[in-house]
Amino acid sequence: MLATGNLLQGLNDHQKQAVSLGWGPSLIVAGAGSGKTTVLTRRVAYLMTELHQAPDSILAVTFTNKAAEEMKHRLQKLVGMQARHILIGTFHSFCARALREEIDNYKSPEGFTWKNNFVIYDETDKQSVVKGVVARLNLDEKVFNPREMCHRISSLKNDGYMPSRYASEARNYKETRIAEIFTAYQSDLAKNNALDFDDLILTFVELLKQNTTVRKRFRERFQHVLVDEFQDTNQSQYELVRLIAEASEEEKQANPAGIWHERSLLVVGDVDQSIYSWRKADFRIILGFQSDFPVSTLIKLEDNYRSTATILEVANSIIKNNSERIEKVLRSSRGAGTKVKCFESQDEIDEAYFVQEELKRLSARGRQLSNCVILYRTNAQSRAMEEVLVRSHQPYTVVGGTRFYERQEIKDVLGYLKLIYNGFDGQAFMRVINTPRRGLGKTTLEKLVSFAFERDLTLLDAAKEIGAAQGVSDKSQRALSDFANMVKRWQLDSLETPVSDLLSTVIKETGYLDKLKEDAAQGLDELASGRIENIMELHNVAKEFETLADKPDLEAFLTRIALVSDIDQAKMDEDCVKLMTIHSAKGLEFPVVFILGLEEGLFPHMRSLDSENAMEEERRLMYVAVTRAADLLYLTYARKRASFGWANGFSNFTIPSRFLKEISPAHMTGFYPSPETPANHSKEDYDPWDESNWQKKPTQAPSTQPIRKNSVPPAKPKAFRQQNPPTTSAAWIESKPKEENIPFEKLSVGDKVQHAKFGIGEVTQIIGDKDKELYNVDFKGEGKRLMDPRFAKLVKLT
DNA sequence: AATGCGGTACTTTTT
DNA sequence: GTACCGCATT
Repeated sequence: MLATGNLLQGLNDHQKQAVSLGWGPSLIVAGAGSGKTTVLTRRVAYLMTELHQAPDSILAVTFTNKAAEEMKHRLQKLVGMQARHILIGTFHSFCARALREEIDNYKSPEGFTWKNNFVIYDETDKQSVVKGVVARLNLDEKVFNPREMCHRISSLKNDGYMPSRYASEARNYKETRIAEIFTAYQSDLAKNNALDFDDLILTFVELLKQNTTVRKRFRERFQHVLVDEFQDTNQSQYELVRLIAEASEEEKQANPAGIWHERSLLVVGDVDQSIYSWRKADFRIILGFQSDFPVSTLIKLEDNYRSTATILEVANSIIKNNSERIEKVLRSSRGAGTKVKCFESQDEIDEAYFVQEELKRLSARGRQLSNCVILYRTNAQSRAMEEVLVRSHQPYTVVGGTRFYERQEIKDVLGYLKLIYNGFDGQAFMRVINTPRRGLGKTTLEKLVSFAFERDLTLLDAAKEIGAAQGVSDKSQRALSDFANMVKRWQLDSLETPVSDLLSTVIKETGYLDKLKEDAAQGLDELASGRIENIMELHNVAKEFETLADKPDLEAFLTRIALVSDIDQAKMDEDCVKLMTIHSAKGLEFPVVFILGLEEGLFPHMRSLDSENAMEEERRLMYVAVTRAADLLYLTYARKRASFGWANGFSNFTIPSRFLKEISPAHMTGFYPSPETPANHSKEDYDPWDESNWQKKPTQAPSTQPIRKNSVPPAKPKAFRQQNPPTTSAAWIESKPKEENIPFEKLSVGDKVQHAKFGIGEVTQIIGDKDKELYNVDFKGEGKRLMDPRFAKLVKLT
């Protein structure tokens, strides 16, 4: 156990103040890299050692599982084994855990109930339930698009709405129907004994609100609540925090002076890093914290210990373009460091090669590759990068992205496990009932569903009990009852069998594995051997889980898998470069950071182009990305990019991101767009592709080298189109006139245009300058699309 | 009942 | 351009 001196050692005054706070609520405004995690962990240790609080009276909430792991790890170092008793997790994992204990006490205002062996539905399950609901209510899928409805329901839940409340507030036809969908959806979830992500929080909040005994229990247990990344909390999460940390009205009246006695609430956040408003996070919550808690202490951490002064200035120069913010300047405690390197590539493959070459170089100079991260705006961007890394035999880890647990074979196997765990789960039942094939067709299953509905049975029970009277063939009846008996048998097994063994039994007895092996042998499905590997990997995960978890049962396993998206815990330690979206990188830091795809329409993303608020969030995202870097920062963009390929030729050629132009040239090297139109040119004369309009400085090797030439293995030429010139400025100039000479009709905002495929649309926005314009066109019913007039045939209507 | 073809929608970001 | 879904065919 550490002494106080050690807990405060090496901290600045503000940090010390934060760690050694007394009772009551406080707000820490912590800029990027200001030692926030250090403060949080030491604060927890301080609560235990100096304020003599029990570890299990402390609840620390983080925003991602990664952050939670990191915090656990650091606390273990500070307080040793006692750290096990501190509850550290995401809002979702905390609520899931609480609901496993308490959901029997809950009844929703609509009268729905759940049992403690509920399962957690993912996006796919959700959509399929909504789809069923829309069909059942005889509504048009075009008008009530299931995808959209899912989003709508999620939004409502994050704002704290229950179906009944929304129903009472619905004003028009559409809202009334949506309220019906919402209610029916919730009813279906209850029937399946399932909750979605948003329910985990909303349900628990509602439970705390309606049940004072439960609320009291939680308030008594968790006397200290700490919330990280508070700028990203939404209404229902905030409500949860208040229900646990804040005294109830009765308590306030009973003992107004003592409500914070031996209790504390600490929230930490930074408005400039709020990047989850699309998930209904609201940074106004953190801004209003002081008025909600007038007695709270405010501490600001503005000294950055992470990044070089150059990187910080880049970050500051970008974020200052936002209007919705509280003025704050991060002070660097480090030297100027190296200038930010900017690189313009031909395309996304070229971009990836640049990164790969740079990594090689850094590695040769002694940089650990595990200290390098490649960040991008969208998951799809990892593909090109991975392709190149694989070719170069460079090990890497993709964090998040195409998730392991979303693969078909994994979902199938987990479907069995979910059904074993919770026999009510109709989604799981439908997933596995004919996987592998049991000779059951659509009609049989339809009969089964209506039979189950009439008798109010679960699908699993219905499968056992359905008789010949239902017009189901003998063969089908046999298949159904065999299936049901098999699952029932496993349900008994599952009480004592380890998860990994249960998994083995399932894949063996169902013939699932045999079917895959057969496919692999015959080469029918070239993915089959990969699928087998994935299932084995899942088996390994289960094995590992059994050795590590406190309570290694099926329940804990399924909950964990539903809430934790990555499985790369082990891989994280290997010395390899990491790839992730900027969102996943939040809260992390790396000595070397690459940010890819700095192009208008990609970053900032297309969807943010026509809303000022969304644009400011993109800018905050850029700020988060930049401030991840400690020593070296690389910014890259491609002149053309093959994504958006489905729209056949639009935005093949890109425009450099506005964020690049917000950075002072003094901080950059390499090719990069001029921060402003040169004063001696009129706007019409300005050509963003004219080299003389660009700041050019000698770039360090290898960025001006024809890197592709050295790197392309001749074996697989497919992805490297031979006709593509290497990335040199000579080739760059050569190719320029070609694209410029394509004439196109100038349009302005408000113009109506006709497109062969999308029909009539209206120009809502123009991006770029004279010779290089993209139009954001709003097509009726088709939505908005970014179009390059040189490739998309747009006819102006008068 | 299973297979295969053709049409459609799809790409933000995560728990 | 691809992945998925629904439909029609066998």
